[in-house]
Amino acid sequence: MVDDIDRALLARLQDDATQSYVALGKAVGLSAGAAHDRVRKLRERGVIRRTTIDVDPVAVDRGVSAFVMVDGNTWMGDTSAALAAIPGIQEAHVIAGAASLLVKIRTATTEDLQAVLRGIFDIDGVTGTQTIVVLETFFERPVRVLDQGTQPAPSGARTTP
Amino acid sequence: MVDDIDRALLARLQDDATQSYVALGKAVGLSAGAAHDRVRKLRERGVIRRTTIDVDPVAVDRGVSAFVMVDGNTWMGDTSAALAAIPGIQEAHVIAGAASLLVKIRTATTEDLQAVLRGIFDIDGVTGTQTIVVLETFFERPVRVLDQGTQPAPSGARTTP
DNA sequence: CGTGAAATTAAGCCCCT
DNA sequence: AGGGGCTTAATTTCACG
Repeated sequence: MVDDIDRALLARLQDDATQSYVALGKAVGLSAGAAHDRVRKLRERGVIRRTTIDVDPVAVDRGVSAFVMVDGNTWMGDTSAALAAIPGIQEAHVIAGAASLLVKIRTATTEDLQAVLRGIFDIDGVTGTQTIVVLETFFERPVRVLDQGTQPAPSGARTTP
Repeated sequence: MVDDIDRALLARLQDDATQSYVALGKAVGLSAGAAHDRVRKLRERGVIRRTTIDVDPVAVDRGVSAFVMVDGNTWMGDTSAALAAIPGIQEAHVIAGAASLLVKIRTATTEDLQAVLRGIFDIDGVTGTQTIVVLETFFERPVRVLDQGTQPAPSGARTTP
């Protein structure tokens, strides 16, 4: 379930989802139809959740990033929905350790960041927060689908030229 | 630079980048050609960095997530490249606060997580790490391009039908 | 708006089980 | 024998000048 060819297709599509199925098939040693079939099945199975665009955060006024550790009883009400209702929040995770939640935020300004923090504080069960402001982002990249224990083909799959 | 129509286009494409320019144009009150033009310019300007797919991490053996606070002199050598060379690392940020770096990790198992942590420790200047394991992810979503101080059009922008 | 390319569907073949 | 996956071919839609 998700073999090496699927992984190769996923990696190619992560890099550029606009390329044709002809190019995609050629890259993994398949016909366009077969490549199309595999991609369709990957979508149906939910392996590919959606095809989307990567937007530059700065260009759309989201240049300020921060992480917030949230303390409190977050088992109670629907904390997930409460967090999701705040637009500036990009990610929310339940964590093991000192705090109980870790939240990733993106806003235009530090003032907007303040507003988001107030919003978090107003959620039922939240007793405290600790904010980590991002000064510079080295990189943010998609989930790696190759190099998983198995050796990746070094220079492209060569099957039937 | 990036007006309301552009934002609407970006939002639509974030949700589904496979839709046709006909549908895209109709959604924002533009002809297919005009929509195509705008999207092309957004790509050229780097606002749209790339078109990609969202892959289910569990399906490709990346079910374990963790955040790591890294201590040390990370101004020295090329810390960014050293971190990028470790496949399990998805994000790396320079932060303000107790630690100097915050790193997001995705691996198949906790053993692989251990290996990544060892890799981080081996980087020049790193003196310590503190790991936060994710128990459950509420959500991870793309950067919001709407609702930015300005009121979003409630039912689609209507310009020139 | 037209042209040409690409997505998508259908039919048939081969291989593996 | 059966089924899944690939190829080839035909149709329709869409990208793009």
